[in-house]
Amino acid sequence: MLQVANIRENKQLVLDGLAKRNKDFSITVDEILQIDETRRKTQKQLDDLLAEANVLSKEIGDLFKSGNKEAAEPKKLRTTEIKEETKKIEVTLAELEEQQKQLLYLIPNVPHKDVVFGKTADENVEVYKWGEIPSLSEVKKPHWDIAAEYQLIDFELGVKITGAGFPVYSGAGARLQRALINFFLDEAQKAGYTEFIPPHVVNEDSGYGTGQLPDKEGQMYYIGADDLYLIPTAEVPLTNLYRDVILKEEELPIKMTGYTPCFRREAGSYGKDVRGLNRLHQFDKVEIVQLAHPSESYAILENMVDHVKGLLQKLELPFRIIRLCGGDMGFTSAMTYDFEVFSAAQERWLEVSSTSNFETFQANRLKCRFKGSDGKTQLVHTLNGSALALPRIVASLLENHQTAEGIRIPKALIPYTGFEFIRKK
RNA sequence: GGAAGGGUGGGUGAGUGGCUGAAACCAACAGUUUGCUAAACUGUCGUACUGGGUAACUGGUACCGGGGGUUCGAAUCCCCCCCCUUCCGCCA
Repeated sequence: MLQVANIRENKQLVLDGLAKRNKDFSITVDEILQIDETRRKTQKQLDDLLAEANVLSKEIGDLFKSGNKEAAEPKKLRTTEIKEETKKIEVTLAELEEQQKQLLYLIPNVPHKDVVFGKTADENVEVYKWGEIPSLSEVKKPHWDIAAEYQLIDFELGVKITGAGFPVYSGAGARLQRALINFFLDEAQKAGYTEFIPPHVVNEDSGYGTGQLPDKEGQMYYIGADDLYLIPTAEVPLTNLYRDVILKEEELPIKMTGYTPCFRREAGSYGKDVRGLNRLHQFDKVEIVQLAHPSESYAILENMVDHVKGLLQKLELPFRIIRLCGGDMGFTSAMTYDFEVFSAAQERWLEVSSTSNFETFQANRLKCRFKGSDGKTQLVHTLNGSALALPRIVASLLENHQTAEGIRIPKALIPYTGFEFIRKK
């Protein structure tokens, strides 16, 4: 959520930035500013009345003490009057605040100045490319066929016990999952991230804190009986660890990592786009999260991008990094890099990581601040990235590394799997 | 799930209707002094909204788990909810 004060003071900058999202927010912004003005006037009016009542109350107290009860009576009357008035004003003020908040929820983050204008994914900017696209032999199988053939993942069984989008991993397939998770966590730890095992279920406040609520309510699984949500990503519990916290400047940056399963209801999309591991309701992911000083958040974003880059290189997967254009960027992000791995059998790029700087957009809702050396508190910048999401990594590993001998395990992963090839049973 | 007790500033912890935005102590920060990795002393030391001021700063309001109520006036009384602790029950 944007800060009203920021919109008020830098209206044109905000509007120009938002324009990159290929949407006009000027009407909403104007409405917010209009409400803001009324809100502040109302606030002042209320405060003045309360101040008067406070003075009177004190006087009444003094008069009572000196036994002069009659003299207190008119003052009592006035405070009663004031009270009736303030009650009305308080209601108005609460309404204004609510209206303003609802409108603010509609405004996405302002893209960073380097983010280009764009309508769709076609206008994203490729900033890096690595690896050879393997020229597979005549037998070029998509991962769902490989998964079945090698008995790694059983989609049908998942349907039986839960439903579509909940695969069952078994044998070497399960082992591969666990190997990847451990590999990613170890790499994150080496890079200085502290590992957390957070709850996989969060409350409403946490959902609002990172911005999944209210915008993406339908995306999360909701447990009505306890009013809790299944996490769609570890970003939610990890970032919320610092909700309502004021850090010391020297504590920054905070670097966190965690593995969690992720749950997404995701409606829509059909056909081969969602086949196999391409789109699931439950999947595993290792997330990296940082809370950063505003002056260094973009350097940190680059750093996180490098980290993810390293992971993909160690997994020997051809990939590209693209910087999203305004129109393709998520609601809460100020700048996002997507990582896409080329899946040789499906012959398409699969998104495996999204690494973003949210600047103060999340921090404002989270109320995560730090006290600077000048003694002032200001909002931190929050960043996060998938490092990495498993399913599409597994898909591309299976597809890109398929050989006549079996599925070749990249060198870096062998210590974790304990085998060099996945062979047919 | 049952019973009892409790939730106050970074921490410990006073405070049962006005003198309390909140004692005291600890921690932290700044300074002074003395000097061997420290002590003593002095000062500062919550957050949000809002008015005035370029700013330094300064005025006001709100907040003592959350929400409502009583009262001229509430951290303090009443009601609802949440959470924590202990005991019992259940259980991996």
